[in-house]
Amino acid sequence: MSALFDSSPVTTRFAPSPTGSLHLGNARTAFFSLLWARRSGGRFILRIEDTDVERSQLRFRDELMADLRWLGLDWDEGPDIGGPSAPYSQAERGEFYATLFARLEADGRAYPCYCTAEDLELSRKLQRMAGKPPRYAGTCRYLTDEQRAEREARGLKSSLRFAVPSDQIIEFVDVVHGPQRFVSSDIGDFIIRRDSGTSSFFFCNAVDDSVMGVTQVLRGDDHLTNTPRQLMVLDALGMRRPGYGHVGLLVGEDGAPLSKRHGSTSALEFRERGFLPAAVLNHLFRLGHASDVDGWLSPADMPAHFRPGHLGRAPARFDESQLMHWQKAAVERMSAGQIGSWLGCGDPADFVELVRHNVVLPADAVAWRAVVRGDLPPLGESEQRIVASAGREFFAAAAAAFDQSGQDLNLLTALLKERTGRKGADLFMPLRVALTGQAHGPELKILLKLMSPETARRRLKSHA
RNA sequence: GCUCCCUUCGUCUAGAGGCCCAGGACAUUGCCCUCUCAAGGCAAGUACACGAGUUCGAAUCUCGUAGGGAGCGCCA
Repeated sequence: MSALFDSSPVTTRFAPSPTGSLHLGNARTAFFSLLWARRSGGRFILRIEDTDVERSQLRFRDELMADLRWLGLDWDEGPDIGGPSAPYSQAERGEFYATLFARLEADGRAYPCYCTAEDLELSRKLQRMAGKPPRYAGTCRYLTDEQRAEREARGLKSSLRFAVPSDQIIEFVDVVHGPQRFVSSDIGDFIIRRDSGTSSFFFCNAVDDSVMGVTQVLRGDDHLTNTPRQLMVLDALGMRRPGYGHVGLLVGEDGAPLSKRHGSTSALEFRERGFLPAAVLNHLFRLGHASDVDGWLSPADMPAHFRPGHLGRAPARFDESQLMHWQKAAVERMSAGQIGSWLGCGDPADFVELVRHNVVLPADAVAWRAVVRGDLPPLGESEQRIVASAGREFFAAAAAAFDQSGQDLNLLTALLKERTGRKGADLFMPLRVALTGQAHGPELKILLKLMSPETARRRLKSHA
């Protein structure tokens, strides 16, 4: 099986509809598609599926592209950069679809349907009540030319339906699910052109993949049962079939496909919280995909390690604690300068260097800024205990010692050790808590140097 | 309702009949290191949904059952 994935270059694509921002699940399929193309030396296409004029917005298209670029997912052909199959926005491909619709109609493979939304709604309802699958009843399929003419004369609008042949077996090999077999009789005639004249997903998505030279379609599991419809269209048109692979969906805590109610699920939200693209990519790389390396992978190394044969069928649960792990790793790998600009507050270099190991998201830095130049929040319970068990005398001694030692922690602790007899954690912890308000944090020695002497003295005295 | 898909530790996964009384990673807990945290090292616990069958032998094959998901839209 693996030989199947090795040899020739594959062309893949990402075909989002610009009706919202880039979702993590979509980002993952885009990423896998890109990886597969890169790994094989092929091409990756971005196509915008904006035939639904009501819901599509230019703003979303731009956001989508910005999010993709933020993640470092660059395309070889797309609406903004063009390419051999331009245009890459389906709203601009109407003429192409029109010639195909005409062919299908002339061949008797598609027919105009005059049913209204209400008709169809009612029909589906009736079928459901009768315990039958809600499929198009075929009302308009066998209309005579006269009947059609009569309806046109009445000014009725029509959509175009694909005439699904009966008792046809549609087979294909899904790269993740293996051999698939569907019976056409289970599929009702479906709309390929809306009454507005625009193409529907089943149609334009399939023919564009074919004509744009896409060799491997990677998409979510939810499209698996749509595939036979698209295959019938392609076959009817005599167009080349791409390979298909349906990856298990990305789901939330509750096992339901990722959506708004699971908290932040859009790329933009993670970006705004300060997650690093390489961290997100490392996480996504292992969701529904078995990596052959456990450790950190730089994005540049990922294509070589992508294994299409190891794509997951089962849904993968998005778990932020794993993302956090990669985020830590990503922060570790940044230079001090990069961290500085990532934190975005113009922090001095010595501060950045000091806190970098205690920060996984930019929000974590604010507490340390307060330690260095600001006011400490009230102590937590365990911190209070540490202060209490050290006792007032300890802090009185500490304040006195500080007047001698200044911000030299070594000197301060040496003096204190002498005067109180304390050592080790018993000595350091109360100092740390008094000085920083927390039991954990960066190196105390440097922290002490960074705060003003007045601040340090005041903090020590406040517990005396 | 009909059709299709899915089911291995808490989570991501390895596993394509014996190498598996199931391996790794994240998370968790403990220990080491250390003023603390992080990092690093070591260690621990926890999983083949269930039931039949095929086989000398099944996480792996077959059939059922249960649970989850998707599609059946003039949404993609």
